[in-house]
Amino acid sequence: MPELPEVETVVRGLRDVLPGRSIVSIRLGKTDFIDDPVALGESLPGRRISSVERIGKFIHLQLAPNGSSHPEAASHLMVHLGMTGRLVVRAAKEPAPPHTHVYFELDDGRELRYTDIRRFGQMLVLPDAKLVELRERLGEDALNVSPEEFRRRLAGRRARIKALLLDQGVLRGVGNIYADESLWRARLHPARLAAKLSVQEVDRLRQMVQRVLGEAIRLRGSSISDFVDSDGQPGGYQKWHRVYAREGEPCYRCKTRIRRVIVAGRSSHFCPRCQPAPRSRRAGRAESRKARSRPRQG
DNA sequence: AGCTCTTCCTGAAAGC
DNA sequence: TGCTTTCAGGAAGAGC
Repeated sequence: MPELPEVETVVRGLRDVLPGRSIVSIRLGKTDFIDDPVALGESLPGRRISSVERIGKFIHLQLAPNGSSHPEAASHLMVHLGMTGRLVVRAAKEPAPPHTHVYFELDDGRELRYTDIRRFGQMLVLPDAKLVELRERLGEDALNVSPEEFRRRLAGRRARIKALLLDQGVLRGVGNIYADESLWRARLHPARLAAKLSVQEVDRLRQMVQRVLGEAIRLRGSSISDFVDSDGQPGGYQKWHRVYAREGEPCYRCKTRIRRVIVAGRSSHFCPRCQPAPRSRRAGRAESRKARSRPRQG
């Protein structure tokens, strides 16, 4: 699933080819993931793409002002890849894969194509003011958040650390894979309450989040099911996953079998030895009861 | 405030 | 073998 490193990889690829190009025309397939398909179809043809940026997990295409622009004019195209979204540039004559729902014809004979099997993605066109609103409801970028800001955002929160890592209003860019990978490296159980983490633990977590994200960007993201970059190439970071999708396999540090539990409604992978469970009465009992009733041969 | 459940969607994999 | 059920998950909304 595309998280910060995957989106960053796509953005870097698009940045090589899109700025300066104009959108000639648009063709739409299914549109239920587009907030306003009519506005998209009407406001984009003829516009020039001036820049490509990442905002959390959103891809942001800035459109150069056209002659009659007023403050309400859509000048930003936002794309969220959801679970299975792909944004790829191809020669227009090349056949498109199934589930391709948006075709942006470019002025150089190529097409920017959006393909999304499950259509959990999002596509929206926004005027300046709405872009500001979107930015405001997202937290600090996970890659750049300072130690002080990270501490401040977790301070006093009674939620589980896993839930907060996934909350885009707290920190933007982290999803399920990189949350689990960061927590394993920081040796923190996903169900720990943020308010009960020590300053050292919070700082360590921030370091590990940024280290994991940085390494994943270097390897051009993780390809678990559908992710490819803007050239259609898979990433390589899945080879370095330490817990994600490794239930029952030995921990890379201590050989204990990796476990998977649901925390914050998400499957969470962790090492029960390196990442000790919090000492809360109910959770603690439920954990040990489960462990006893599920013996595994070793 | 924060948790769980539900919804959206499809294809892979498990179950029968 | 082949059909049916289950599961995965980003994000938002409902209800507790």
